[in-house]
Amino acid sequence: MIKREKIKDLLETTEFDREVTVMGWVRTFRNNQFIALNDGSCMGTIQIVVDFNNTPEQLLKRITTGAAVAVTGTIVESIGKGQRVDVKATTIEILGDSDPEKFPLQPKKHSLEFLREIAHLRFRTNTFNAVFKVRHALAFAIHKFYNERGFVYMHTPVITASDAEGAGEMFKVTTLDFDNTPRTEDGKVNYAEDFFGRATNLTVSGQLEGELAAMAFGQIYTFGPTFRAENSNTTRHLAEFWMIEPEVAFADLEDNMQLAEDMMKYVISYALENCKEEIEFLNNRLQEEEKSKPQAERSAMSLVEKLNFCLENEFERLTYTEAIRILKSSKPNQKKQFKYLIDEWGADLQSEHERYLVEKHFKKPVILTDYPADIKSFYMRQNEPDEQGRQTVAAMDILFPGIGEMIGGSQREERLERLMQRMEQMNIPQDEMWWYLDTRRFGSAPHAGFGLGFERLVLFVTGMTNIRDVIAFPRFPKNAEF
RNA sequence: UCCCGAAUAGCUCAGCUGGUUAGAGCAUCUGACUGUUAAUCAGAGGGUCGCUGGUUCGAGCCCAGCUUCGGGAGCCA
Repeated sequence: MIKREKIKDLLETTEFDREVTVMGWVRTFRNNQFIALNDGSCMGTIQIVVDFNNTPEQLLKRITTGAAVAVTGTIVESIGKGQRVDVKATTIEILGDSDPEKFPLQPKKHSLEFLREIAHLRFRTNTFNAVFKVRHALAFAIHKFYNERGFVYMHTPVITASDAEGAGEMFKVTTLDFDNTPRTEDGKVNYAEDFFGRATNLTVSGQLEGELAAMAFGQIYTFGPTFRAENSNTTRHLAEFWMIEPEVAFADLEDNMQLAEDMMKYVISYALENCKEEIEFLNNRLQEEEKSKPQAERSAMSLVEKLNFCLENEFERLTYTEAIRILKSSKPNQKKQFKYLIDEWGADLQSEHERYLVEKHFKKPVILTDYPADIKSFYMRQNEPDEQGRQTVAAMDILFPGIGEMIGGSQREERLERLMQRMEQMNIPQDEMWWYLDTRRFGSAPHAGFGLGFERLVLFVTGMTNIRDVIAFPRFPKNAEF
């Protein structure tokens, strides 16, 4: 194939009057004369000027929105107002036609709901070009951050036999024939005949395996797909999502919080520096949207301001117990505006409470720590009971404005006795978890880690509001199209 | 899964108190124009009013169920 030049480079070029070849997809064809061509290298389009008097009618008719074309011509300074450069076409080849009667994208604003239905084509819009460029930058920045700090990237299994992680409903993985399921004598499914010789599921977390690796490499992270079979229908849950889970040996909750905050700031600032154009576009897009909202619902800060604010300020750190005290004496609690009123220590925080703390009280990311043991997972390290004898664990949740829980983590219980006692209380089968418990038997050490929901991070940085718009092909209840 | 709301042309939406042949803008097609910027101007085509049933002389509009979508809640990342 002829070597093509990227539109991104041509838009910045200063070497005019030379022959160039560009290939891309037609966004609009105006006036039988001007093609706005995009090749994905940037959000912008380059203007192709067509000499329609010397171009066959048949060819002109095939230059339609969505068509793939290869254009060879001369790059010149544009004499029009809206752009700096033009390509004066000498030859135009249609690589792939696009029937204008059927191609669903028009050169106009489409609703995100509509674009979700044509997720295979929505990449070809400016918004999704920007979103997925930012997504890429964030993914890259995460690897860069951990690599610079000497972490080892671990690939933990996607298929797992343990269902003891307690992180939610799991998808079953099987090759058994549903119409003719092998049964044991007492009528249960006989998984001994299944592919792995036992029941298996898709992973809900790589944490447990991550801990094993951390107990050798010192610091590791995972970044992979994660599956939850919860019937969640929200703007911040997916059945298939990507999660980053660092795990650090010889670290406590304090170190864990610092790592999380450093990471968040690192990747956000990387995106700001490397996706200037994209974030600027998303910023403006949001501001346009704000204009149609009533004054009261408009946000105080623009996207860029919000991201910078997040970088410039320390995350607020407070314990669950302190949070309860603040919430208890808060206006919405006193005036009984909360749906669930805070009156006792020990209750799990509802999202209205988290939102109050993050969006109203502190107005910045908040790290909540030391939750009651009863509402948290078995592997979290047990704190000494407080002066009132209340049992907490060294957990941390990082809450972000507009998103809620972005990160959930903890220092892990490294003391074998305490861990086993807790597993017993919570009915976690210990025999299946022999390998996990072995880390506490052989050279156990204090360690800590957390899970970051990657799509929630992308949500925050792009300012998008529905998690289904920041992953290419979202998986959620009743939907696995594409 | 629960609560609320929505579903009308390819897209975005209007459609009065239930009343004849369901409208607009954009898109598409035809023609004109040709340095346009979501080009412009003129004209044309385009509808199982989500589905099923009910009420009614008569349903896009009222009622019930279902489906899908959106927002909120729960589960969490």
